[in-house]
Amino acid sequence: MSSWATSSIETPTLAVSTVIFALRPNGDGCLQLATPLVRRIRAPFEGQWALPGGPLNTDEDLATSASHTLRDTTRLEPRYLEQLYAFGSVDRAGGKLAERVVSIVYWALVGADEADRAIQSENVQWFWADELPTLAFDHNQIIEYALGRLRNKIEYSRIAHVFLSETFTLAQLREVYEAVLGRELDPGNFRRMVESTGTVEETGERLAGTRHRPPKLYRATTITAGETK
Amino acid sequence: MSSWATSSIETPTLAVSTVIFALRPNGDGCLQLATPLVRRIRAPFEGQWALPGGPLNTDEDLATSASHTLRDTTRLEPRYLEQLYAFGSVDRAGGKLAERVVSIVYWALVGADEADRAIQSENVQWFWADELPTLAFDHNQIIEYALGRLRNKIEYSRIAHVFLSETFTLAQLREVYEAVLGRELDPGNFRRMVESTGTVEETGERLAGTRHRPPKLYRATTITAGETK
DNA sequence: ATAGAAAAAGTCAGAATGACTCTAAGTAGT
DNA sequence: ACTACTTAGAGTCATTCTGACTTTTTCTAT
Repeated sequence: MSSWATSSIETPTLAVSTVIFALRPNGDGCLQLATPLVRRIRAPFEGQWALPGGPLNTDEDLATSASHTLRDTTRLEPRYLEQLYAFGSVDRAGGKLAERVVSIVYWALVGADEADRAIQSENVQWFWADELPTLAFDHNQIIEYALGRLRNKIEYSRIAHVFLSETFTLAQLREVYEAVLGRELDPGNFRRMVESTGTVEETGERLAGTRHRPPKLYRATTITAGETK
Repeated sequence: MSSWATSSIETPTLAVSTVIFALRPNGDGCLQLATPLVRRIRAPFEGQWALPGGPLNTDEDLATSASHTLRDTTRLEPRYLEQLYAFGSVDRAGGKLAERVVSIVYWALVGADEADRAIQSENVQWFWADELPTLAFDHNQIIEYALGRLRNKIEYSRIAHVFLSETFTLAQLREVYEAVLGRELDPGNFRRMVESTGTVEETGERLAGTRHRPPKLYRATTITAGETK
């Protein structure tokens, strides 16, 4: 093994970035997966869109760093945050950067209400997750990977309600699943699944103002211990 | 946001470590999960056992770094290697270290044959995964986390055969599952499961020299595309 | 030959799943 | 006030999946 007494400039820079997902209504009034991106204001990839992120602050934990950068750049405070993967290929800057950067990437979910409060500016914009432009670094692959994780995780865990506000109807919850998975679900079977897993409970209220039978309102059951896993 | 023009000594050190699993026969002749650890030869935690690992080499990818460190310290060349998690709490050295270390941890599986070829010395030893001493840093928690991942992943993917040699009987494969999951499985149901998922194929050979009906030998079917996921 | 042991195939009941039907309870239009 | 329309919500049914179990086969050891 080689000596490691060389100057610490040899150590790759550590960055923390986050893939944020929200469901936003598209032209058809359907919910669609969207992700906010920020425009790079310096080389390399200046002017191109990239994941929000930044260098790891020395006195911050990884997840804390992700939250803070998110708040600073997009003003978003996600309701769900989980580590996705550490990306550290030697060539991930595509030869455009002298120093090496290892990115620890998180993924996050925000509710529709929260998503509207995000900064929208020249340099921060929402994009549909399945119609992204060419992004800086390897960020296209990273978002693709995060999408896979989200689609997989929604099937076996109870994170779907994070996209909604505190109370919601089963039809709204089903809409979340349909938007994420990209296919329609049978309303009856969906109801049976949700009720059998005990992820929601009735509030006793119903949603008024619809032009049909008023649906019951539910809330997510409080999670005991580390069940989100 | 604070200025980032400070010297790069502010950047945390990046280390890559690996949790290695193998199945080794214990006193009863049963297979049991074991993991090799190395003794630390410098502060902090000098003399205590720790995961094999080391600083990230600037010109190596993360997984490559994991393999190389493994080969150098334990002489093992795992047949399966996957990123586990990036651990980077500010206090993970327990106040015993001035500089901050972020560890990108991999987990690996080695076959029983390969495991025997590992270095066994004063400073490198196999431990039963469920009877570990107190390790350096947060390595006890890391191994616990890796164990959970292994147990989870063996249920939905086809990694079990990696613990065995190229050809094996269904009884041997079942033994792997039983050792990892820590419970007995019904032989008939196990056979049905394995055959229905098409993860193995007959070699045409049978294992001779048993004191009963000779079982068929199987090999793992070759995996097409990224199916291990 | 016979006993013992595990391999390999088969059985069966209950749970989970997907496709589907039927009834309830609202609104909107006339 | 009645009717048409729409979705909520309950229920049905056939198929598949799962776990527990039984039976038959085929080898070695004595």
